Amino acid sequence: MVRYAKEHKLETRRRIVETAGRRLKRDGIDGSGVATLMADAGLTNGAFYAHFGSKEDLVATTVTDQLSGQRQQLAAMAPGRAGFEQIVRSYLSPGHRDNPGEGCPSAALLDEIVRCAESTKQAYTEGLLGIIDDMAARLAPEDPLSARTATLSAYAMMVGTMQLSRAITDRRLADELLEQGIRNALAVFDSVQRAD
Amino acid sequence: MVRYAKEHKLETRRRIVETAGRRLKRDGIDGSGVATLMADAGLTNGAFYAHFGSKEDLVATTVTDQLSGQRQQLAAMAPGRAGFEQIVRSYLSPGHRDNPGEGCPSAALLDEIVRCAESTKQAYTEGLLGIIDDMAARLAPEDPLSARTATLSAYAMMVGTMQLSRAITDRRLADELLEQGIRNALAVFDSVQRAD
DNA sequence: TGTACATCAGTGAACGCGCGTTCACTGATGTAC
DNA sequence: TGTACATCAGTGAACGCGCGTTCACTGATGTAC
Repeated sequence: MVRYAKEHKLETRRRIVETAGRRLKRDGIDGSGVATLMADAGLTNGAFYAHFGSKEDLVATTVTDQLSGQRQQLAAMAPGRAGFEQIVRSYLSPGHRDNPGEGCPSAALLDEIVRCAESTKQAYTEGLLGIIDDMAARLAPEDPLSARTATLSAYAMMVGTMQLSRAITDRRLADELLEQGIRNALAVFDSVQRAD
Repeated sequence: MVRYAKEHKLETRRRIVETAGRRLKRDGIDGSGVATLMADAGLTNGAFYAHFGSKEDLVATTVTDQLSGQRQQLAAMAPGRAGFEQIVRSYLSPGHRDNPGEGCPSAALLDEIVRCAESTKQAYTEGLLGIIDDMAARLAPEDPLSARTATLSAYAMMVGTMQLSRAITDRRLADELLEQGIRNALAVFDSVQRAD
């Protein structure tokens, strides 16, 4: 005797994870309490544990979900240098800087993730490598493995640039930093292409 | 009628800030409670407010202190490419990665600082620019202003690389990322020198 | 078509705990005489 | 040299609060007959 369509609970879970994505990236992990987070999702605190074993469990799930979202977003890029440049410009944009809640999970959460449980770091690593391998395959289709480290390094550079640009109170300097970051990222692309 | 030497209280304050530096970098801002932090410094919680107006006040003070420490450390570098390479290799080393408490405050705290009060971000910005201007003056003595953005960008890259290297559970990949980061940083140095 | 019922997603009060902060106090200090 | 004293750095209990988590419950659901 099934009471609800089986999709019902999954849909609620999906809504919690989506809401958590925004909240965690905006307010941080420690800054996002279970009760207010559930309220954001239109539920009460008690329902949380019908969906997740613990807050840490939600964090790991959300990290995975966010990185998979970022992966899909990057997968939509056009091939070649033009596509890469488009991604870089969109990533290192003032719009991204000013809206962490809608942006890159790495830029928003990386050093909080470092302090999380091993399982969460594992989830992060797997999600990250999904993105990196995807991009490496697009940047150097004939030898993605050798492009992997270069791609990872470019990702690290973009993440650090975004974080620093968010921390700096001097708006003009923050803008300049983003522009310099774009130039550096394109230089990395060219060096990867040259290495082929 | 002076009860204690005037240095006494300042010395205690200095000890708190030094202890806080290690604690904040290791456990994060939200992960470092006032009571345990004071216990680390050999004091009880109540004494805290004889030295600081609030936890936020301590955080801003500690951030400033940490960045000034990093600045002094970098100021000790030998001139030229060799000195720069030494700094980069020391920064992007497994030792630094595995000991956040003794390392770079930016790598450990950057995205928590982004969510702090404006005054803390201001303290961070000022401390950071002290470092950047110092380094830019050493990298391009005849035109430090034009090297400023490039230096800031290189710093961002190193910070992002360190964070990512700490988050990745695959040790081998984390090591490779550090090495790639060293190569990229040296490439930035060479491009700054070429631009002179 | 109407009613009794089993299911189970979600409710909301309560738990112990550690947080940042306050405050009445203690007791070691160096001075005054 | 010895004693009374003012200072004030530091103590430690207490505050209200929000945290993550638990649990007895409610009530909408679709089914069975």
